[in-house]
Amino acid sequence: MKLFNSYTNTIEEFKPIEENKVKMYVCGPTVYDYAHLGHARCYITWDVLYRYLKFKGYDVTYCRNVTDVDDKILKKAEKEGKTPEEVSQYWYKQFSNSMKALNTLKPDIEPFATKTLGEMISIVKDLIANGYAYEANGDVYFRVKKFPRYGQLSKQPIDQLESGARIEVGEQKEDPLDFALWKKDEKFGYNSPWGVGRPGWHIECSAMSRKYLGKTIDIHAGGADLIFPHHENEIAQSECANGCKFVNYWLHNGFVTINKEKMSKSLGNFLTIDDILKNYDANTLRLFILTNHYRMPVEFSDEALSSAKAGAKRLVNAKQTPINESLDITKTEEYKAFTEAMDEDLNTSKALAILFDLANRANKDEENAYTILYKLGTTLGFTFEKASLTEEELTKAVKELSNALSQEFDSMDSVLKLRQQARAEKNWEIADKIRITLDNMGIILKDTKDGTIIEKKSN
RNA sequence: GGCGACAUGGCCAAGUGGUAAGGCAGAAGCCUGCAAAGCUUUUAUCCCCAGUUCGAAUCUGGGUGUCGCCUCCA
Repeated sequence: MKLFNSYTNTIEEFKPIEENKVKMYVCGPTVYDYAHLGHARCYITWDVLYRYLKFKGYDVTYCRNVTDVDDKILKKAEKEGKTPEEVSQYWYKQFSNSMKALNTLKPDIEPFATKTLGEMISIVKDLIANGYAYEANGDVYFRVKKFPRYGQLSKQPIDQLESGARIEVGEQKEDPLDFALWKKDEKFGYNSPWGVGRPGWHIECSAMSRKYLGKTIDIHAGGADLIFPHHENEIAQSECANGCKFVNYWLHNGFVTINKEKMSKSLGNFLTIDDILKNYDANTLRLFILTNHYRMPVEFSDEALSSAKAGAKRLVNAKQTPINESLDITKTEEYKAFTEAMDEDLNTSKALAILFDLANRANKDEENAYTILYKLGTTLGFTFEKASLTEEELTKAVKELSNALSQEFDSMDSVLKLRQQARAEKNWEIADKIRITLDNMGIILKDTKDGTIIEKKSN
């Protein structure tokens, strides 16, 4: 399989360090606020990579950190009169719920920065010892100029970076380019050889990656906005501390834009995942994202989401037959076409065309079409399970119908029986009244060749 | 200013040298009490100019336009 490596700026053949094993790290959220559509795109994209690698038979270890020590968390804690832990715990829970709602798989490891401080301190110590870092008044900085490859990932000439770099008030950097590994913080800090302080953001990922996946890993992924300075700094720290290559494949996803502008917290033009999920379901959002190649920008609009909604419905509405477990899907042509597409730097758009074709063929009763659709579709993270009505909803609906028809029903079955009878007698008034009443409650009634079915309306 | 992308039908989008996947929307037909779903058919010459080539959306050069990174940011 081939993947675009941001470090070399080329599409490369993917070869894991250990045969059949993949160690991947994705920069996770800083938990202090709602996750928005941009995060959704990022985590759905890498969820698909994770699923696909497993589908191909790799033994994948997926690590996605949680940044729970950060200025923004502290600010929020102060503002709300809570402890930083309370803030980060609350938002971590929100984030997890959103990820679950999006049907993303849980990473194998989800480390918290505050639980990895020992590893961070150890890396910083090593960097000071070998001259790549220095302590200044309780802060510790990395000597960027000592790392000749600095700027490789972001393709920034060092002199250009230099002209933009600043020294903030109170900082005692030797060079404006240097970045903080450790920051003095007597109020919220942790003990360290340099006094009470907090780790810099970049060192967190270097430490968590090393602790849980090792010094050299296969894949490190994240949003393209992390390339500089975050990933650039991670490379510098890790490679100087470990004396070996940090990451073999750097993968970056493009942004979600709105009105042609990047959606971001700082611009304030974001929609939260929770907001989107009020109107559109997880399949819809996933289709919206996977229609585009992961490195291209995706423009958000209601029109685009509605279009994706109709498309997702088409996949889920495909005629479902029992899954044929004895089918060796790897022998099918669709598998071949699907993996060819996905192997080409995750060409999800092309892969989707195969799914739509399968849906069409399933509707024409082609044998195994649904089985293949289901297996390939779930590899992209789609769900095919129809939302079933809860007992409560059914009871409520039966009651509502009893009122509407001025007749007591004891179950939905008896309602449907009555409707069948009404249809047979061409009593369309009653038949339609039942359907309309259900529709008003968010329940769809369909007359099919195989009988009448009711379904929950999805978002 | 430095660096990196992108520009394909009404909308989204695949396609990296041989005459344009797929989805949405639209139209027609079938099915159907109606509805929903489904099935069939149907809509393009690829931002502009020049060049390379037997042949280019696809390569080269030059435009134009849009976006991103260079500061926290997925």
